[in-house]
Amino acid sequence: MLQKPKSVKLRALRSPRKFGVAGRSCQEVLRKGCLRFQLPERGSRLCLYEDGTELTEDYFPSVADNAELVLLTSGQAWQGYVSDIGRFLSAFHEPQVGLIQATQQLLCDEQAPQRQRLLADLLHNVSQNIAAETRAEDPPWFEGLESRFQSKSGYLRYSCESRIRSYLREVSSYPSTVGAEAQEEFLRVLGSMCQKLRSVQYNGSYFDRGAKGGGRLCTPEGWFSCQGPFDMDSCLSRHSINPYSNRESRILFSTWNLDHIDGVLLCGPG
DNA sequence: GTGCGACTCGCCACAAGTGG
DNA sequence: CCACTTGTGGCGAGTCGCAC
Repeated sequence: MLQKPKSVKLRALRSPRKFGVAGRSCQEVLRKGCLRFQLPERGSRLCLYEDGTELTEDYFPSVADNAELVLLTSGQAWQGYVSDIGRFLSAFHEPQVGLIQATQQLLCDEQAPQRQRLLADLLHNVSQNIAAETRAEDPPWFEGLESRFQSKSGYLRYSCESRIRSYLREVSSYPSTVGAEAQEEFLRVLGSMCQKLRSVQYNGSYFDRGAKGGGRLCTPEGWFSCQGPFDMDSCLSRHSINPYSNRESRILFSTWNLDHIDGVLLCGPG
């Protein structure tokens, strides 16, 4: 038992409010906390906000003064910052107007460049119109594109076809650079490749989120994930992009490369 | 090591050509 | 006429070689 009471900041899992509580033992803080948050003492416990470490009477004396604690009732769990990040991310399942407004407000008041950048990136990510498909639903997305493109899927399908046709055109200019003995074989392979690509509409479905599962490289919502360099199994940086979300992402997507016969996507040029 | 220009690459928009 | 295909020029980013 401590001589001097220890002060801690206490919050309950589902409460946005924090209270200062002082106690000479873990049990005392728990009792006061349960009283404050109107929670049952039986089955409840305390843990560190920081990393979720559960408090015991032995550990209690080494807890820093003014440490932030979380009061958990039976069945509840807390994993530290990770839990807060998880709750934060869950807000992105359905970006709400409130979230965008709150971010804009924070950005207005923010002076630190690093936090400005984080908020601007956040705003960029929540201000997207992924579900919209037609020009009427999302006019900014189509800014700068020819009027004949009326749907996002249609444009991206065209974009993919166009890329693959340009690869083919480039290869078609190579016969003069190979030796005479290999030219006949080169032209035969090229002809076969040309025919095959034409029969599958130059694999335009790769970029079309409306295409059947096996035919596209994205999710039904339009998310593409970098599949890493040719000599690796995956992208270590876990890059992803949704060119359907907004105009900036559509333009940025053009710097992603299409590689390999299987249509592997690589982030960034080169 | 740095700065600079030339070059390459991959994409885009646009215009012209082609076929139904 | 319209949709699709092909060719071209321009742009931005990256790379290379060279001089200092």
